[in-house]
Amino acid sequence: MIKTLDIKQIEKISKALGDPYRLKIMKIISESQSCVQCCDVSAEFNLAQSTMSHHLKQLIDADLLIAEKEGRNLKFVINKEVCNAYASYISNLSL
Amino acid sequence: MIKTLDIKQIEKISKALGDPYRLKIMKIISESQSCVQCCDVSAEFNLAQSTMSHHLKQLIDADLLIAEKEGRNLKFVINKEVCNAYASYISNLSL
DNA sequence: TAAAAATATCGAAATATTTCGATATATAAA
DNA sequence: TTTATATATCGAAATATTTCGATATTTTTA
Repeated sequence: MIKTLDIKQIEKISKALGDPYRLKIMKIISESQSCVQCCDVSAEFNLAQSTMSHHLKQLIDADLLIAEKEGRNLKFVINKEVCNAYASYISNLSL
Repeated sequence: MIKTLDIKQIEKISKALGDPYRLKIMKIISESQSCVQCCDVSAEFNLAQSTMSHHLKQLIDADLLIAEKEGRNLKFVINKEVCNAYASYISNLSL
């Protein structure tokens, strides 16, 4: 059963995905086998640490990423349920 | 065979979908049986005509809508191929 | 306990988006 | 051919987002 997202959630997710850095972050995390750490993601970009933190926060707030604090590190995985619910909403637009 | 979108397209589509009016426009058009006219869409919103025109343009530029000029009217349909390609990109993030 | 490392928060500057009213253009109707 | 209708474009104001450096917080290591 696919989770149902309300329109505000859809908007928030779309906004979160509407940025090249955040799309790249999603890609990096989705392509990694296991959890990815915040500092590993940051290393891929030429952005201030505070900027990265801000981008990651938006993806987390949109529920696209699940973050888990592990000591002083932060680890991420893709929120599959939400990604699929969002994808499902979009493809239902074309029924 | 599902169309493949590049990352710039994905970004543009996400941006286009990251607005409550534009999401509602997509919904209205997707729920109508046939083509929808620009002025019919506009009538649903309390926005200036130029603003509606701007929102519609973004959806068209992102290839989410296909517009066809019919006399002085403009008619829309959902671009199913692009919607599905976008949805497919998103769900592939969670493989 | 002090220093280092990872992340978050704050405030400000730069940039982008949204919205409007005014006006332009193109087509249809009188 | 004049007038009305539908849509597009322009320029400006209001608002939101992005980015940074500085600093705070939390946890680990020396």
